[in-house]
Amino acid sequence: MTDIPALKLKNQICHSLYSATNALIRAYRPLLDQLGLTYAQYLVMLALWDEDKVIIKNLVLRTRFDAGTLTPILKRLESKQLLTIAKSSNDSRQKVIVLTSQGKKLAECAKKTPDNITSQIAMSQ
Amino acid sequence: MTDIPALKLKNQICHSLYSATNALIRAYRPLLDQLGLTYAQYLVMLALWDEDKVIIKNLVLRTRFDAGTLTPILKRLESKQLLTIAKSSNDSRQKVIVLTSQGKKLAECAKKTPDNITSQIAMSQ
DNA sequence: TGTCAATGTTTTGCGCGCAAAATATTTCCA
DNA sequence: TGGAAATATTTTGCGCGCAAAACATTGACA
Repeated sequence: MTDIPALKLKNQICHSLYSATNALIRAYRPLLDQLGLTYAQYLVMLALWDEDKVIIKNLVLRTRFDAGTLTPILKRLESKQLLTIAKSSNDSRQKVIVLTSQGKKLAECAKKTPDNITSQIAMSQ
Repeated sequence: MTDIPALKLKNQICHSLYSATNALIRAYRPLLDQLGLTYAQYLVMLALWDEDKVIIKNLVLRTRFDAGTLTPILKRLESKQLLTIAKSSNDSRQKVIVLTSQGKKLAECAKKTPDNITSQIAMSQ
């Protein structure tokens, strides 16, 4: 076809990064299914296990998720009883995210997940 | 919060890969807008510029896209007049993807894209 | 004090990403 | 030859990912 080197080699880098990420998410899926979480929800929970009682803006910075993406994710985690979303008393524009006891407890189950992944990846490539 | 090392360090690797990929897609967006393509559509076109007149299964292998993802992407590229989708005469289960002249011509415009990205990335981190 | 800009969050709309089920066609083989 | 298994593609349903617009609340300052 079109033998333009720039359209062949260079872009394999972006393609590789892209498919590696998708492969990683697929590898996590069966393990996260046991926790009842999606990959994105898991990343949010990781951030909250590090530190909760934070406003959404804080999570946007730490997770690098878009605010418009985060809102529905937080709602789903709330409906799973893992956290609560409440207006801040200082500034009612802000909303404070607090883990429930159930949300904290899930960290114990999640503890096993990373190791399982490591061995899976070693196996697949 | 929960001071479980496995839930802190290790997962930063998966988070980093995840956000790096998303950042790359965001970096491509303004350049691909000029071509009228999304990132995924661009990856498919790259594969086709390499070799077209192929069946979808071939594209699934080369792009590593899921077949269920590829079908609607190909339809959108068809509606942009960049390619045609036709039943194979040998085996009518298969569909053959062929670039239109417009689709081939787009490779010339795309030629400039990778270099622009490289300089953008160098700038951002 | 009113009003206008800034800040924090949600909504809308579109395009993936993918598992699972559905559909269509071909192959295999009893 | 008939019919089950295999193969290729599409459909369905749900959850992101993100730009842009909408909304709510606060701060600034004339």
